[in-house]
Amino acid sequence: MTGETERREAAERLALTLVGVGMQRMGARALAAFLFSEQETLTAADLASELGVSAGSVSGAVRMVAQMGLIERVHVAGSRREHFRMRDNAWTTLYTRQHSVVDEVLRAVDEGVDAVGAGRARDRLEYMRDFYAFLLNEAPVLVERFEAQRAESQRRGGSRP
Amino acid sequence: MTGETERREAAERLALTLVGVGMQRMGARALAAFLFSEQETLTAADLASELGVSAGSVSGAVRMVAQMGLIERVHVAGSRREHFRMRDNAWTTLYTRQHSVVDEVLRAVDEGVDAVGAGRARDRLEYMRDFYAFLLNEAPVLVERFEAQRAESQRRGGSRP
DNA sequence: CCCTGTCTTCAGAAATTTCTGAACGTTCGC
DNA sequence: GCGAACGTTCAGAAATTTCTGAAGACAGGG
Repeated sequence: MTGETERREAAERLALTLVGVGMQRMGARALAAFLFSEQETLTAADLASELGVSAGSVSGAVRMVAQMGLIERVHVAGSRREHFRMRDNAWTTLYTRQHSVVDEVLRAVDEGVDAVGAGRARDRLEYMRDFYAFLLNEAPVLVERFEAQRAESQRRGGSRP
Repeated sequence: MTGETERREAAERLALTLVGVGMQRMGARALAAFLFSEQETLTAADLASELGVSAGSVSGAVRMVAQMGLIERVHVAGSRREHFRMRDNAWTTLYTRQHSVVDEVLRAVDEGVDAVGAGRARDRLEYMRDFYAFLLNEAPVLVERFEAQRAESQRRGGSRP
């Protein structure tokens, strides 16, 4: 266990890395806040104060991260504020969704294949199509294997209370 | 086989889709130009005229796409211009490299795990770490399987001359 | 050794993205 | 129903990214 400052720095570093990978800045920071929080859920106000940004920014960031399937809204009785929680299967969901953008690319490539006659261009496009189609097929298999593996090691090692 | 206009439109559509997936605009357009060209290689001048942009833009775009491992420089005797060609293993290379940014994320997460004590945050971070480590391991296996499968179907079906 | 054709670099313009703050809905407790 | 507490939206400011055009660098032929 280390200090609060170090925790925040690690969170910001992870957020920065995610930005480097193409994620939007505020969404990445929000996600990191969830990851590094000891709370089960966070409210919009929590996020605003943790990140030092306006309510408007939080609203936008939360919507984006929720749409990615990483967090979900939770209704807590007796609290007027909306709470958010990281979803259990966040990462596998994210991976699967990323592969639905692969599907988008695949469609565009397919149109390309139809638009050219036999020749070099067609060969290249078909190669690209084949690889992306392969990935699209294999992604769910991979996720299943991970989850099976994880369930197994949880059973052996026991989960945290 | 269809018209030149349709070919260009399909190319631009694919480029647009790639931009939507996070690729830079000019890089995506250059890549599409390669994919849809009947030529084996293209020069910077070819790209500039095909895309209708300045030499400076082409220089930047080509550098980026080359750095992604999708195209390579080719020296052609008797031509002063530099030629570029899509690499044969472009897509598998791209996939592999994308997984080296996964490695970057993994490192950042690992730092996070070290920065928090036992508790919810640590559980979340460890889960994330496990999934990304799993992906990093499996990516090369996937690529190998694709290449084996492709080699097999080439052997059976015969490759284009 | 110079000259020409080609590529790269870079400062600034243009376009795009991102964030904010204030106004506007909405919902819940009373 | 009323009022207060929250959340959302949106116009515009700020920051960032992207593109260009011109100037410079480099290589090879003559």
